[in-house]
Amino acid sequence: MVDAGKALGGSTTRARTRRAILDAAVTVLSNDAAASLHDIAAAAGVGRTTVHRYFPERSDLVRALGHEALEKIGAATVRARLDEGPALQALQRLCQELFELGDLLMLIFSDPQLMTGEEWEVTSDADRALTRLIERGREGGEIDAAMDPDWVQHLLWALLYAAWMHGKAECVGKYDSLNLCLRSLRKALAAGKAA
Amino acid sequence: MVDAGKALGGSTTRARTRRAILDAAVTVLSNDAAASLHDIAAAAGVGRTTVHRYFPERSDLVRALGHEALEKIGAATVRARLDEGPALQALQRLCQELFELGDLLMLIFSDPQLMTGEEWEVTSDADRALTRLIERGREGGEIDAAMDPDWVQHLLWALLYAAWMHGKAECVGKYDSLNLCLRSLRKALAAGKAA
DNA sequence: CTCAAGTGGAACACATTCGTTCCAAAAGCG
DNA sequence: CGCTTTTGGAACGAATGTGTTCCACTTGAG
Repeated sequence: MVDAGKALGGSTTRARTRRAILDAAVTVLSNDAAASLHDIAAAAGVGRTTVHRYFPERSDLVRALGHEALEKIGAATVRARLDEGPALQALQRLCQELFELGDLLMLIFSDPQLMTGEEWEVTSDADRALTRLIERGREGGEIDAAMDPDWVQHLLWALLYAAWMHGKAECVGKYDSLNLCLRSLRKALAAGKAA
Repeated sequence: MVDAGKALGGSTTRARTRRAILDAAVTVLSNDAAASLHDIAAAAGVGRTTVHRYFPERSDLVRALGHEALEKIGAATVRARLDEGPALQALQRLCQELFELGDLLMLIFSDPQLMTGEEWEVTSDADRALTRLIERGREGGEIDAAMDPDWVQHLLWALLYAAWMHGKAECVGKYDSLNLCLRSLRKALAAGKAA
């Protein structure tokens, strides 16, 4: 209580333990969304009691994971600089950044409950930036005007999912998968005279 | 015991109840893969006891669902006549047929356990037909040679997933979604001089 | 070293689901 | 109509996960 600790987080020890639990949770839950807290604690190399100490209820842990996902998506979006350069290239940069989220990406897909919460209801900066980018691409004639903006978003995420699975299942390098993903995205969205 | 019943299935009454349970299971489990048997029974308008009477253990029900999925995918593949006509058009026919699977499609995605079992290990006729089609398209110059056959399959399923979600979430007609899906698939796979 | 902070394990009550059994009521069929 | 099949509900034991408390142990910072 004497010391507020490092930047709102508590002591360095606490921060590290918290991180270990969150990381383990991502890994374990992305493989099995119904995994028990015992499994998560074990994967984190920590006692189940300790998990409860940091996240009183399971829902608290899930909420924290959702928050983290949202934050990382936001950071990735910033890094992708969606307002700069040709729209299709910006979209590919975003794809690359999001691909780096790894297991967290899978978790978002496999556990819809993760995206439950007021945080996910509101339109985030990242959402707005992406929507703006897509509109820009359509108006600039870079992106096929027949592609509904909502569809483009679904498409983007679905391709990321496919790329991650492809890289995991087959004996394919991560970057081969990513390249196929980017190529597919680019071609699907490209404005062209294709019927 | 006197009568073997209608085609291996038992009495018509039993067949209908079994069907109701399976259908309800698809609907409920596609929304929440961890739903309890009570929920499934309720959705089927049936007592929990009855569910156990048809599927002694939960795993039996899951196995039956997996079997059904496999069968329907097989039937859809047959209907798509993959060996006929231009490869890209055949692929689109397959996409349309699979899209009709509806919630069952989502279930396959959300519950990896569904695809656990020896049935899913072996390469089915449908698998072979699809692989053959993709190879045919690549060799015939219809499909982008840079697209790894495995990737094409991942892409196909991912697009189906995206289309179904897009049709469900937004105020978009099912067929608008399907059309966007088909258009994206066609363009992504098309052989072209695109860099 | 010393003390506070942090941890892990055991034990507990509690809730939920599952799988089972039994029986009376309902529904199908001749 | 009667008989058989099928059903739904109640009740039970077992298993699993959860959330809590308590205490001895380790760790790390001063």
